[in-house]
Amino acid sequence: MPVLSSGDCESRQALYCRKDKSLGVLCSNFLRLYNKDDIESIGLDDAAIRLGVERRRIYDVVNILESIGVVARKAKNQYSWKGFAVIPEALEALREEGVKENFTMSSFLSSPKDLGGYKNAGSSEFKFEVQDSSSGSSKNDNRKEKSLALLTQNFVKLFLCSGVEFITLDNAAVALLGDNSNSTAMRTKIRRLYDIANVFSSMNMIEKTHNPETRKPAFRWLGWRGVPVDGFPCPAASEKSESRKRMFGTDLTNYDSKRTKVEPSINLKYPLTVKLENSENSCDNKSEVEQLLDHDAGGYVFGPFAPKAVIQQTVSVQNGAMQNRDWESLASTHRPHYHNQALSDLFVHYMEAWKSWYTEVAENKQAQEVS
DNA sequence: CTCTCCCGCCATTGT
DNA sequence: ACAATGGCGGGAGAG
Repeated sequence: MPVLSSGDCESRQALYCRKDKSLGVLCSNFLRLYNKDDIESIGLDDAAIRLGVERRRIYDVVNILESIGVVARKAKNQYSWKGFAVIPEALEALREEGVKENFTMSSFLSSPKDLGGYKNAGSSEFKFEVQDSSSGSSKNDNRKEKSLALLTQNFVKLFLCSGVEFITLDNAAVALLGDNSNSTAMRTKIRRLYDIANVFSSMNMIEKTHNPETRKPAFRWLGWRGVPVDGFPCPAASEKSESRKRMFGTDLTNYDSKRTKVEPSINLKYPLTVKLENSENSCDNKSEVEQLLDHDAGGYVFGPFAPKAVIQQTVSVQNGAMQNRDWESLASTHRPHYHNQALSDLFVHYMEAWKSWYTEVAENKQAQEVS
């Protein structure tokens, strides 16, 4: 009886690795699984099973993706795949909305150093209630206001509407949460922002860096620049490099093996996870993504804080020379979306930064190959 | 130690 | 009442 004895096929993988279970990795796998032309609808249970995670996690990913328009709720348990193509418009809509709501915060940074050239406009506080007077249902919208989806949208508005280049999560929390918040609420909000940052990072829409000035870790907006076409330098593909460094994506998103818990006797817990999947299929109890990853290592499953090298297009990093025209065309492709000067400038700035680090990555790659 | 942020309890909301 | 959603924050893994 194929009851998934703790780690049969891959007994060597008995270690719990937190990274493998991150929302970012889950998001990547989710995207990889559903980014197909013939995906009519996405069933939550189906997704949970195929990705080997608990249903709860699917809600997280789906809610965030829905905020960007990639998926849309169709009915109970059902979402429809909209695709990446809608991202640009979704972002534009958010930007406009943000501008309208005066999302240009100012009470946002703790020190004027936190931003790159931002003209302080007095001490006007930053508060936006998004008070939509449309519906008369003013009852407990409290829940909705706290939703991950709304937080996600506000987070991107922050990037799109403020002229700030780097945003630290606590700054974001302060800005999005009204000013004077108790530390508990703050902490929770930051936890959520980390969640969001992880999925955005996995999609390469933001990048984790450090604010040049302050040493603080911060995020930089990259925006959507298209689905990475394969040719993706999946770290696991080319070399054996067993370096357990920033590996991402290459692992499936979990399956049992709780973190530290070692249920003394039996573990009747986890009713819905594990089990099925290995009905008659020889012996694997691998989740679908894992199987996918076994071969076909060229996909674009990138996890959180992925190898920023992930970018699309053939990118022949071979001789370290990145053709500028690629960036130029990219720039021209995207520029139209930005109406205001500040954003345009920012964009140019990004391109610069991107180029420089790309060169860096290329060099590392070379050095590594010489090994 | 601080920074991250997974996990899953359980309150809400939907059927 | 039961099922689907999804806040929330404890506390463990990373660095």
